[in-house]
Amino acid sequence: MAERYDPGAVESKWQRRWEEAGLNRVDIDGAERPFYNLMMYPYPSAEGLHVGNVYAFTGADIHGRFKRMQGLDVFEPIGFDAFGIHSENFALEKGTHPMELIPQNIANFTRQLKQLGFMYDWGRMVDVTQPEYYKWTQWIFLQLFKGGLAERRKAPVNWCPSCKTVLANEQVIDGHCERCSTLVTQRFLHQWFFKITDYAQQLLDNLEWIDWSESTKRLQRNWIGRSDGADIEFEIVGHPDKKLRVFTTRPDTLFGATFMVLAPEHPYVDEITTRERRAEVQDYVQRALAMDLVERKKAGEERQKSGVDTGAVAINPATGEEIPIWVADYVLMEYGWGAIMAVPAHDERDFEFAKGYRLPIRVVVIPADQYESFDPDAELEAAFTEHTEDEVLVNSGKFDGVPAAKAIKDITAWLEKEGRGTFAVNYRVHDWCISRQRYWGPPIPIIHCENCGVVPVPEDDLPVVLPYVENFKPDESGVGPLARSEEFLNVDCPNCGGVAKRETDVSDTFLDSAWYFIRYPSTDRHDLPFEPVRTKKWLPVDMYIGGEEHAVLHLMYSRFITMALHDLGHLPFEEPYHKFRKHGLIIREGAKMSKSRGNVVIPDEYVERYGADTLRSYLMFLGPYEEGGDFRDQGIAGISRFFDRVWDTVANSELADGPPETDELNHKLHATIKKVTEDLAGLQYNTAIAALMEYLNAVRAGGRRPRHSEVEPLIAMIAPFAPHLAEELWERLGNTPSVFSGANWPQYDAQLAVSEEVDIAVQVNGRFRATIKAPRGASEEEVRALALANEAVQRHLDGVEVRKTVFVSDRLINLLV
RNA sequence: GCGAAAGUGGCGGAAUCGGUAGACGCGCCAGCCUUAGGAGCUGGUGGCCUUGUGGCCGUGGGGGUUCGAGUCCCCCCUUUCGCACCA
Repeated sequence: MAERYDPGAVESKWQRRWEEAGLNRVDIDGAERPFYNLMMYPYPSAEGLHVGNVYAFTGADIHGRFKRMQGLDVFEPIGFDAFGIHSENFALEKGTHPMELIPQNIANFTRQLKQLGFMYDWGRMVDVTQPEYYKWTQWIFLQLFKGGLAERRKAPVNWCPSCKTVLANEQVIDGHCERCSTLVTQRFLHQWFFKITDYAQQLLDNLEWIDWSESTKRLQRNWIGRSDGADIEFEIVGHPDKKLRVFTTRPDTLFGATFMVLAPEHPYVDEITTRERRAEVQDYVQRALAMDLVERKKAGEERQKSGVDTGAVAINPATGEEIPIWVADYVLMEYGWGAIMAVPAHDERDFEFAKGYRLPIRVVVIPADQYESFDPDAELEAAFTEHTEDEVLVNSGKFDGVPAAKAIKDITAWLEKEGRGTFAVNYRVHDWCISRQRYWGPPIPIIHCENCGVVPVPEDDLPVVLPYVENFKPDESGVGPLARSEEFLNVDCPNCGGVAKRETDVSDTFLDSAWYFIRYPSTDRHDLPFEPVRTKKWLPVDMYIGGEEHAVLHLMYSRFITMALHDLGHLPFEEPYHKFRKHGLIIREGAKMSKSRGNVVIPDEYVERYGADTLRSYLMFLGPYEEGGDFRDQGIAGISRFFDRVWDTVANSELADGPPETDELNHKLHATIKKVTEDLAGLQYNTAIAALMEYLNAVRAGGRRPRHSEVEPLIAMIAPFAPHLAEELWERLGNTPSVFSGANWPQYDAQLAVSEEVDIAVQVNGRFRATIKAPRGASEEEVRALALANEAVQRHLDGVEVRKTVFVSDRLINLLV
């Protein structure tokens, strides 16, 4: 009676053995060929592991196991991103304190992760909510503070009315809170900022050489949003002490600047508005400021642009003309200088505004081929924004006829010489607001002293332990729940010993994750955050796999923190990840998975029914790993059957000795090893599995019993996907110990990976008429002779003379008649 | 609006230095086996025409380059993602 594959039995047996043997523990100090295989650690939700997590981790685990089988010392750690609003909100909802809830969730996640057979070194697990971890998160804050990269300032910030805390710009999606989708409002509060803008250029520049998924790099580039242009200074009539500075990317259009616009918050608004206009301007500014940031930003699309004339007048430095200064809310204080020169002829927004308020429009750029026929009085239908070498300037004095692209440089250079302007760069990215008026995070290690002001907590006093606070519910006050703990709040100033209070905000959870991967190799060291020798040995990370949704959050923040720590002398590298690959998203039956749809795949159910190996492999088979796939319930049967056949091949028959039975099988074997090796290196798991299936079909074709030598490499190649099954069969093939304990990845012979005989397509006048077999490398003459001898070909030639042949070696011959 | 990616059988998806489109799998069809089977095995499966042989059509639509185009070029359509009053 044939023995059937019982995944449950096999998997629990091998999980037990791995644990007993310590198979996944890496010798951190002694490893000779270190390979740091990192994946984005999860937030341990109460629902347990999502299939999206399983998908991400499986792809990363396969990569790690593959590298290990190639003889590298692979370090594959895991941890839990258990701080943050997400956890806290859930705890509030459940009415359980996070200090109770989180350990339960972590225990559950750990159970699930172990069940799925990931190769984690559990001895180096990181839980960011443990004081021994966040002590160092606080330490990093202090290093940045000392280095002048952490700054407390009052600024307009995003406030989520539902989470009752501020959010970083990166956490606001389309004006809504990233976590709860509530419309974000604006508040003006004292907050801690990390000066990520100091690194904008480096963050951008290094994208040139780091090996990351292109799409992820593009997201970062867009977010950083560098624009090149000029700062230009305008004189204000009657205010010789003031210059109105603007940033523009189009200095070529300076001659067309017919008015200026200030943001409502601009400091000059009050100072330059004329007496007659004062009431109206104040009224407008008040209304604008009363609006939410979001409302104002949305306005651009939904309503007419509004504004008001200040009555003040500036001088266009190019034309010497007086131009009015307006205030309008379409100009944002947060970008550039909060003021613009308006060139209605060449900017859509300015054009719309000018039309609305009947302000003058002057064309200064036109297509080069219309230069001769240019009519300065013709009415412009829409803003003309092209500015390449094919457009030239008009109405621009000595710059008439200069191509626009060149004029950008020429006019800026001229301004520079005149002392009225300069080349300038602006970035879209803003400083990272890290304060959170919440409970569940590391307290920011700062003390506010009545005498000394802002005082950092001395490093020796770290960690500032997050106290147990019974009522941690956030409120509208803008002050975090930690302020309710008198014991926590009141402290002696470390400087003067006087009366002082602790900072009550906690830090953003993205700070926890900005350095967790640096901690992993040093988790056993409690005297320092990361041990220098180990850090140098294992970092930067060799391969990082994760979701692209973190492109401008975690991935950018961790790059910034790494650069900062590098510049502060703590790290020997400035980029944290050598290689980053995003994985795709998994959908179900063509639709997004969501709780509300009720179509979420629960991993446990599939593990129970088919086994972890089958679930893992099926997930990888759905589609290209970097693009995602569609989980179709019926599809898993294909992998299940495949593994049944693999099992049957090894477990239910004596395998004959000797080399692969035929040359053809031997070729197939080597070709398969080659393909699978290459596919795994490129994360092309779906096609690798297809190749393994094809190979098994070949060795079992017609019901034949394969030989030992035909099967063993297959088992090794299956191992990264289905580690438990592979171990069991590897053992049954007579091997000890674990298939992962040495460089057991099969080698291929490049010569053998190609067969000696090839199929060649024969075309007559470009149409396929036949295929013929020919020896590999056959010459054109040989192939031509074989083709002409073919009956089907002859029928199409029908005695006509072959005029010309096109020959592609080993592939095709095309006979032209 | 701007930027990017992608459109291939009933379905998931293969194949892009231009060279036999549809690998592998799901589903479906036929046969075998079985007391039974949501099991297993064998074979088939893009469409249309054809007794067979074979022929024609076919990778979102239209044009082009080429002996030859899913692949390269131009135009258009659709979908997805990112950004969006960023000056």
